[in-house]
Amino acid sequence: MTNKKQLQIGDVARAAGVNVQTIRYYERRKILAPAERKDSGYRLYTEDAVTTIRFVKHAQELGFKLDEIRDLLALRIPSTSRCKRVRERSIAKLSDVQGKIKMLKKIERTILKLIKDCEADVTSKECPIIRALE
Amino acid sequence: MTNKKQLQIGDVARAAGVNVQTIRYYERRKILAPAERKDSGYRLYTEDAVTTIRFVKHAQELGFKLDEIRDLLALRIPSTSRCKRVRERSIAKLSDVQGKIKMLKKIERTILKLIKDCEADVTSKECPIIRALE
DNA sequence: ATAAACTCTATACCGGAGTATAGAGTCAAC
DNA sequence: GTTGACTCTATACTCCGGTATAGAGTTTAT
Repeated sequence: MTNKKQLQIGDVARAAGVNVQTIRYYERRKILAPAERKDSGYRLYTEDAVTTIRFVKHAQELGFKLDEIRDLLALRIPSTSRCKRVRERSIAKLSDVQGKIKMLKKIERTILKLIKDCEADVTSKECPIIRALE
Repeated sequence: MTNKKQLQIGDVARAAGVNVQTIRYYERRKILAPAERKDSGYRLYTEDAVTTIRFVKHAQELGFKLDEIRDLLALRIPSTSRCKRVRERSIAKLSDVQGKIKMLKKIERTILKLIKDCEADVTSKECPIIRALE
């Protein structure tokens, strides 16, 4: 029972911090479902669109590309396919995500160590930041 | 006291799983320092180059772009600038990294919940995967 | 001493993810 | 009833991160 207020494309763009062409582009790329239209042909959205776009933007910062994000978003809808399928897809995506977390934590630990070493004023010849990831 | 074996660009490319043009491109983008050359002009590398390139590739999967990766790599070298500078830069990068971890964990939790709900055979109308990130 | 496999620079091209522009229609407000 | 801010489609352009190609030189193996 969320907001049913109708937004036009410009409102959505402003709220989500992207521009209108991007929203139309996302529609072409199947990131956003084709919007309702009024008689004039103007697209009509709800707040959900804003939420989705924000999600997309965050996911991109984490290195997901649009097609992967489409897959992530598809997890929302149990749709025609039954729970089993959703579960399978979810588990696949989950291990992507967990892999990324693992790599970021390695980087995090390395940077932390770097900072600590620096504090200890150890003039380490070999700062190990790279060795962190292979 | 790592390996001092000299590698040519093709060896590095093969070992790191990229192609040679990419390596030259990274040199232009200041990701890799200009390599030693033999008299012929052929570039000569050590294993370090392979390690660096692998790091770059992993960092890209995590959504860092080349210029950010250049910054991350720069943390290796206390260089001319003294520890204080390194420390500052490290701390800035650290919070980037921690922010990314936080977002990925939200996604992780959401997917986990999704899977659990699915197991419980709850025909939830509103799968909450998007709400996870704004 | 020649072929095969490598390297060099320079330049052009590609796919992903937008961003900008043109030309036309719509809507609200005066 | 016209002005200004919006929207529409279609098409072209941009930036990033490579990839491919051309034309020339080098190295190794026979």
